[in-house]
This record gives sequence, structure tokens and C-alpha cells, in this order.
Amino acid sequence: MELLAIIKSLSNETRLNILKWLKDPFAHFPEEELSEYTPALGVCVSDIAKKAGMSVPTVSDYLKTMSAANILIATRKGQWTYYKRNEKSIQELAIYIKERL
Amino acid sequence: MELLAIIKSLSNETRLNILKWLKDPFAHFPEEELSEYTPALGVCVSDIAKKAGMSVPTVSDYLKTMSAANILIATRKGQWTYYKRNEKSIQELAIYIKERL
DNA sequence: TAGGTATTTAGGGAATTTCCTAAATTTGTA
DNA sequence: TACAAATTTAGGAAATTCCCTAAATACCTA
Repeated sequence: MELLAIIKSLSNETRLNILKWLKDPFAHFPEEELSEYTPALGVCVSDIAKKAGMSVPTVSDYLKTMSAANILIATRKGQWTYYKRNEKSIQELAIYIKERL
Repeated sequence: MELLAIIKSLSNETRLNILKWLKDPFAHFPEEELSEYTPALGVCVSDIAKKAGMSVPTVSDYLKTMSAANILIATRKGQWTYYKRNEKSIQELAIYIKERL
């Protein structure tokens, strides 16, 4: 648990929003983009970039930062990279703050 | 609960350390500096700056940021400003991350 | 009131972060 | 092989953060 890296990965409005959007993709992404969606994979970079209203490279880098902090999990499948939340790490973060911070 | 403001206030190694030091002042500050210490007040700016090895103005600003985010509580007493943790807010943060993030 | 201590405010150079475009890479398909 | 789609890498301008010194302010005591 690299607390500082995790906190830094969340210290940006767009990145924090991405984490929230991925909690319930059906509530936040257009249905047609989620036709391939499975909870095991998550949502692909370009769909997240569209939702964020930012360029794909920027969002790609954000997602990379967040998975480096172990808050997101990336899965490459063909030409796509899908990202989903790492629920275990998020719960560990909550417990760390509650008990140790 | 302004989550982003809270996270930003913690997204710096020194500020994160300050929060940890204040969790147990006797373990982190020289005893002679804590002769006036009470849990109700906390630790004064210059003692925290000394511990951090940074200038007083820098640390004063850090502490201001953290109390603006409601993570620390400031109490002015005479010429000193004491800072302590806002345990309620820290627990709220943990719960927010656990249940809503 | 004068002088001393603690803190805050102001100003700014250096480092980091933000987020873009262009180019390169990876993978799928004809 | 050639081309297209998705992503990543590289490079950089603009904004923000970091953290300093100098000056101003607040409060205490003689």
C-alpha cells in the first residue's frame, strides 16, 4: 500500500471522476459503448476519454497512473485496453485511513 | 465533505506526515516541546515546522490548507496557533471511501 | 509604549502536473 | 503485405504546486 502514490493518483478531478464512473459503468457510459462490457474487463480507454471530454493520450496516461497505484486493473484484449476498479485496493485504502492514518 | 480538497490536502509527503505525527505527538515531538501539550489543543506551528525540517511559513501554509479541508482543527491561543487532527473528518473520509467512492 | 516571540501574508524561482498534438507501436483484418 | 483502429510514447506550453526569504501582523510583557 503506497498511500502517497494512491492519494496522488486520486488528487485530480478527472481521475477521481473516472474512479466513480467505473463504479457503475451503465449509469455513466452510453449503452452502445458497453455492448461488449463485462465487469471482469471494465471499460476501454477511448470510451473513458470520450466521457471525460479529454484527449485519448491524456486519459491513457491517467489510467496508467491509477493502475500503477494499483487502484485500477488494466486488461489488454486485442487492440483494446480495458480498465476496471481494483475494489480490493479501494477497500484496503478505506481501512488504512480508518485504522492507521 | 469536499473529497477532492481533502485528497489534495493529503497529496504531499510532508502534509501526510504531519497528519501521522499529530496522531501521536509524544512519539514524534521532543518531550520538552510538548510540556504545554493537551489533546484538546494539539501542537503549535513552529514545533511542527521544526519536526518537518521546513520553514515556518511553508508549514503554516500547509496547516492552513489542511484545516481548510477540515482535516485539522486550528486553535489560536495567545501568540500560538495549535493544530490537532479532526478525527471525525478522518473517519468520515474512511467511510466515504469505503461506501461511496 | 517598546521590544520580543509566533504566526501569517506577500512575492517569486524552481519543480511538478496538466493535458495537448504528433509520432510510434500494437493488434486485427483484408 | 497493407491498411485501419486503439493505444502508448514523446515532446512541450501553460498552469499549479512547492517551499523559500522578507515583510507585515498579532499578541505578550516590561
